[in-house]
Amino acid sequence: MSTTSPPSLTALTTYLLSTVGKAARGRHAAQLADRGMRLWHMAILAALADVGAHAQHQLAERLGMHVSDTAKVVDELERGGYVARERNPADRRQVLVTVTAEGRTTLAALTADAAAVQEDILAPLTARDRDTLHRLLLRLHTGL
Amino acid sequence: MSTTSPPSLTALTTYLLSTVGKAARGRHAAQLADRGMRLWHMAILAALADVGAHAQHQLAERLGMHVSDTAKVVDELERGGYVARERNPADRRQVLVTVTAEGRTTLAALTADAAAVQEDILAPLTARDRDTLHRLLLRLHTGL
DNA sequence: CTGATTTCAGCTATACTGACATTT
DNA sequence: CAAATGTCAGTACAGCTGAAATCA
Repeated sequence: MSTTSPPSLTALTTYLLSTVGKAARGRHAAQLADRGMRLWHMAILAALADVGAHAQHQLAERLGMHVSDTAKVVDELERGGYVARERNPADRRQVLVTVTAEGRTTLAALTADAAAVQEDILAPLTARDRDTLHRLLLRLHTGL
Repeated sequence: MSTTSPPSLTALTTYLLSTVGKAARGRHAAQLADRGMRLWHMAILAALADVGAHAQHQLAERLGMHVSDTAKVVDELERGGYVARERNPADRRQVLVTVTAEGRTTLAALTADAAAVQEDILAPLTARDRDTLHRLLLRLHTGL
């Protein structure tokens, strides 16, 4: 059975990026779904844990998502007790979002899950190869 | 303005794969939309040009798409004159799809467009880096 | 008043599921 | 009859758009 991808597509690096990236995305999403979460939930928790309190439009800008979606996802995170909302006293238009203690412990678990998924996807590569790949991708990422 | 991605996410290679891949996918899709096409149209044309006639379920399997979607996309390609359908005389359940001359010339144009998008995305990398990246991704791709 | 921020309601495209007809 | 193939209708969800409400 010949089920290989078309050579003229696999010759395109961006095609490989697209398909491998889609697979990674899908497996992470499946993993998160087991805990009733989606990719944006983890991304927002990570941003809050890394950088501290954000207004919602800052979260949207940092993560490349739409502010309308940010509102929904933060809403769900708040309902689960993972984040807290408070009006910014200095500018009452803004809603400051902070991560709770429960949010941090949950994020740690999600990160461990993500590492497992990554281990699965990067399995064909040696440690040195993985390091090389990561640095190349990082340069592309910052170049976006 | 601090609009950088969260470090704990960019530390994940699969996160970088996901976001860079999504960007690549989006730019290719935008490019194809200018010609009234989508990613699946090009993928199917490429598969037909590379390997020859396919039954629709073979196309679906090779490209990782659903047979029901294959039917729709092939329908659109046939309406545009890019592919031709014929019943397989040896097994009249199957519909053999072949690429037409117009399909081949169109595919050549799409491939040129794709090369331009790739050049844009891989801009931060040297030729040697691109080669390294491509081989690493190819190993991940075949490992999926 | 203009602009920034948040929220809500809805639209669209894609991925997917299930039912059905045809043929082996 | 059971399995394979293709077609069609419809569902679910992510991504996106637009408008209203609040506040600087």
